[in-house]
Amino acid sequence: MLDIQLLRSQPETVAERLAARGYQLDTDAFGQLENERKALQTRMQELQARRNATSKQIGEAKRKGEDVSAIMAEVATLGDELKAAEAAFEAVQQKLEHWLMTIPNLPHASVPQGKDESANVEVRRVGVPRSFEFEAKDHVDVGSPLGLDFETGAKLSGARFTVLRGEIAQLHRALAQFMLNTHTNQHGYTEMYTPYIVNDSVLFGTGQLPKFAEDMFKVTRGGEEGAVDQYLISTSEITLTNTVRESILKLDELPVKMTAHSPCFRSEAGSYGRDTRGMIRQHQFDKVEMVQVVHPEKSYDALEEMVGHAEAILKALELPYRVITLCTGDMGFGAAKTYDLEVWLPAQNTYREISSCSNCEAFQARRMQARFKDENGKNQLVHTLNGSGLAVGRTLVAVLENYQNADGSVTVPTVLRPYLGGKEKIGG
RNA sequence: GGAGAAAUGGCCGAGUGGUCGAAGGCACUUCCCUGCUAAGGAAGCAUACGGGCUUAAACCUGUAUCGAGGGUUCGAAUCCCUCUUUCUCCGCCA
Repeated sequence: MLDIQLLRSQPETVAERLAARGYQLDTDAFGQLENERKALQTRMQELQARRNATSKQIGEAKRKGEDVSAIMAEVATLGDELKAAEAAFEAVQQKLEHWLMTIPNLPHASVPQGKDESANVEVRRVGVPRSFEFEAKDHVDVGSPLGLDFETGAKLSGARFTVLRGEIAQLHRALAQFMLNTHTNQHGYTEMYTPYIVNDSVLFGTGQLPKFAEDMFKVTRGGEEGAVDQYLISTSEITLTNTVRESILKLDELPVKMTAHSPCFRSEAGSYGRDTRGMIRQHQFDKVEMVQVVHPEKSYDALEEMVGHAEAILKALELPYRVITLCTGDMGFGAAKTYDLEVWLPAQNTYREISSCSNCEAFQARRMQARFKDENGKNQLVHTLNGSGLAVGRTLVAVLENYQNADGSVTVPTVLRPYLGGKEKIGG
């Protein structure tokens, strides 16, 4: 959510910056709504003030034993008037609020301008794609004989669900373990375990709602239709970030650094036909997530640091990758700046997204009312960052493809061997 | 799932219809006094939003907030209803 003060004081500047990301801000509609709000609020508050004053008078008169019927008659109609005024104000306020909730974050000045992914800027490439002395297979062909089972997944749950069996399931688990251990032992994150089902209010906090309900899986309790709306998390960014919602942190509690391994559930509405082969795009996948809650002045340093943390995993796994800065038009709803990490997939002969690290500045904090007491004892909104470190399913894909051997086996990356009882390769 | 109890400011804790944004204590901040491994005194000390003033802040002023939402009333922390959460006991379960 944007700062409404900023919107009020410089609507044109805000509109310009939003235009850079392809969002058209209707400043006229906002101005009109604001005027309406102001008028209604003033009227409501006047009536409230009158009510409070008279009520006080009645109290005093009664205590002195005076007759109050005259004053009572005077305020007889006040109640209805007030109720109407309050309702009118409430309605505008809600309209304003809802509208505000649908506006994306302002891009940071350092973000390249552009309207889609073609304008993203590559920052660096790390590692050299291996040259194969045989024709590289994709992860489906490599993995299927080793226990990557799409048919059973589909039988159980439909398309975009996968069953992992045996060594490949172990490799998948090893990846998650390795990531989690690295972030906790070397990068200073606290390991967390959080709910996979959340109330809709937390989704407003991180920005999935109200705009992106169609990307989520909604759940119902048995026999209990229609109570509170609950959803399966699409990333543990949701739960990790919302741990600080509606709280006022102490200065020395910052930065809060959290990591969690969780499944992520995405309906993938609107991506029919894309990445239908293999486990690149699934309704359910695992991810190790990093979240930082930081002092506003430190958030951009934290973003660079976090990208480094994600890169450390790819480096340790010796997977070639590149880092790109998303342009204004390609960023997610709540992000002010985003770096994507893309891993090399030999069979596709291209780099594919495996991590996304964003600084949301105060956008989520404002929605969540997450604040800290600053140096002067004032409450200030925190900045929040999130990044994948990494998407486990896609990392598995990358390992299968990059580490495949001619005989059909897959070499286990050195750092993962301890997690697999020292095994040097699987299959073959 | 059944029965009962509770939810007040950073913390503890008073407050069952009127002058309560809320006594008192602790913590914290500033000042004063004294001076020694500390004590005493004074004042201040919630958040959000609106309006005024302002470059801005400070400040002034109004409104809302005592778990959440609704209701009764001229007036609700206080009465009524619903919900949430916590605790205790029983049942069930991983």
